[in-house]
Amino acid sequence: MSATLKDISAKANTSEATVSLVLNGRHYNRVSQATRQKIESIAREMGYVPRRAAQVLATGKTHNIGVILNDLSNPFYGHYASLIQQRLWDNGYTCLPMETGASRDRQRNLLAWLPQKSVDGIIALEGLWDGDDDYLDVPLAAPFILRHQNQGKPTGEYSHVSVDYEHGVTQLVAHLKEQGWDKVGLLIQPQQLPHVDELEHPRTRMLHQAMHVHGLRCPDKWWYPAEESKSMEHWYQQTIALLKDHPQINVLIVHNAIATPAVYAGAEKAGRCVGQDLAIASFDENSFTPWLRPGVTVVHEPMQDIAQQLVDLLLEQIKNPNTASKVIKTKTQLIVRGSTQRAR
Amino acid sequence: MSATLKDISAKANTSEATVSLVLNGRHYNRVSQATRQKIESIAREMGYVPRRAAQVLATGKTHNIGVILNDLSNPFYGHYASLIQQRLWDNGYTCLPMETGASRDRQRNLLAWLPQKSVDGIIALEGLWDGDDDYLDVPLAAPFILRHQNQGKPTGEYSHVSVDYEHGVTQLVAHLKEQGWDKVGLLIQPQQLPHVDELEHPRTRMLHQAMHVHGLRCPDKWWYPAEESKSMEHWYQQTIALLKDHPQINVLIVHNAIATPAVYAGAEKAGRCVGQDLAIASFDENSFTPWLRPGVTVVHEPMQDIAQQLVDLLLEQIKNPNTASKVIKTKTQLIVRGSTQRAR
DNA sequence: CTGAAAGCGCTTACAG
DNA sequence: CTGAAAGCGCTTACAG
Repeated sequence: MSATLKDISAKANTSEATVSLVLNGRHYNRVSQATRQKIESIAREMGYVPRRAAQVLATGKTHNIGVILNDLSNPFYGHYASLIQQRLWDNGYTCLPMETGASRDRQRNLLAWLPQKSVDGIIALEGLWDGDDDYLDVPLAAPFILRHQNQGKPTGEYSHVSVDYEHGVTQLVAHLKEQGWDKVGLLIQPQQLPHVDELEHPRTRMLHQAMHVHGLRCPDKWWYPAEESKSMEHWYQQTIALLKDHPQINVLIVHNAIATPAVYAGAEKAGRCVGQDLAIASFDENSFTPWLRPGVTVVHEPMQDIAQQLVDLLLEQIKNPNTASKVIKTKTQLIVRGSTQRAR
Repeated sequence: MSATLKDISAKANTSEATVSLVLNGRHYNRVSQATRQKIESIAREMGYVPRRAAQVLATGKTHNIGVILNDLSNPFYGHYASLIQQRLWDNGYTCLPMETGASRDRQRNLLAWLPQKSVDGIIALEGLWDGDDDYLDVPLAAPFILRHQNQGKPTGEYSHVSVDYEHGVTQLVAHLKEQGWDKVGLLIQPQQLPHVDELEHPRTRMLHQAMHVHGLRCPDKWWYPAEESKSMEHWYQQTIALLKDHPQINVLIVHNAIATPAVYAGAEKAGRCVGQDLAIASFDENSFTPWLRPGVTVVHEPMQDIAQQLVDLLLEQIKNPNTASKVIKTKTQLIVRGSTQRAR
């Protein structure tokens, strides 16, 4: 429909090659001012728009990046998607978000599909699998960066940005103890791993370790699982059950702050009063955590930094495929709010 | 790097054309069983993956759809993105979400950029402009569908899915009146329109009309603006200000349920008790509206239906470019929760 | 400083 | 039932 290089070159009495050079700004001292200006003005007046597909075919670069995440309707991933797409856009790349719905199979499929979707690189926000190492099974058709939550594992063969829960979690546990909350119930999001203990999420592991160090009580029986974030009802029910079954508990740590409104409601239903006889803490800051009453104490990761590093690392790797894989660690931070402070 | 049609055809002793036909399933009675199976097995063992770019260049179809929305980190849009991408994926299309950040200029830019990004069609979730008609200024390089919130305007030249607020809003106003809430304060999200009254959002207009019919009091002075959803602090402050300035108010209607946690906090700060001496209602269901205490009464649109219709309408138009533009209306619905019910 | 030409990897009439 | 060939719209050595 619209103009092509050939059309322009015809009108400008030059070759397609020259037009291409000018329009891509690769005309150092190669093209004369006169032809250059002529070409530019003709291109403008013809409303020339390059066909991406032709460029992609000729150059082998798509300028597309696949971003694998659980679920765009979850604001945690939505926020990441937003941050990443922003930074990609600023670097001339387009972001293709791919939802896995937290399903392992679907994630595997996506990874296999992505080459067809033609991307120059892949960012995965979540490794669902044990040590994330299953990624290595999949033929990695493109540079790959992972947001990695697994402390203990070695670096592996690909770069990743590692979320270090230790700092924030240690702060949290110290803070709880200092406020006199000492009997911890856990609301856990089960991992979908057949052969791994379902409680073995890095968050859980770090918590467990820190609680041990600080002498907080948290027997295994006080760890209740709850389904993926979609089903708030389940979090509500599990909160009630946990508090009814183990009335000694005076702190609830919730795997994911998305669920806290339901947990607050459950605590109330169970006859508890947050800030008085029950503390609640969680992970991941979001738009409402400051506004629930009382506000939710959370351990949160520096999402903006992480998004930036994921993108930068990936683009660096695309530009220079031979660089060794890198690992960047980022620290989590505790944000204290009313939910863990003893009401005066 | 990986195999091409030529490689396969060489190994199978056939032509590229035949391979292409087989691999695309377009081999009715054109290709013999034998060659077909040979080709398929060779393709499999060579791990053949078609280059999208080459297909796009040859066919002119990208199977990409641009989705224009304000902000992925807002769960309202995130949820839409999720629904739309799901349905697109099921139809073999990829979804390219493009954030405008609610900026008119950026939206305009995006529309201009999209052809370069090579999309087969465009879905816009929000028309920021007066009557959405400015869309017509922009050269529409591809089939286009709009989620349209503007009741009064005529259909325009392109298809859209129209959100009909009338039903839900009428239900809301009747419900409020029945519960004895009669003095309405509005927290409004200003539109970024230079020459249009900033309060003229379709939601506001429908509300105003319905309140008039049912005789609820809501003078213009009780309409306070609040910034875009990002700044919850501002909603908090405006809630306090509105309630302090006009203590007669006994209902607050909030433009967007994302803001309700801050509004609840503001109401508490202003010495009000939701469900006792103040009702709160809002628009758009989300994950926490059922769980705030009391739960938030909302007017909500059938997001799943709308997403589906947006996609289906667009794909239909892509398949058949000559069909006349269509308008589909969808009804909003009231969900009553504690926030508007008189505590017994 | 500029042009002719090959090539990127497919698809699609067309001819047999 | 199958193949040869043109074409999609660019980019990039290469030769002048």
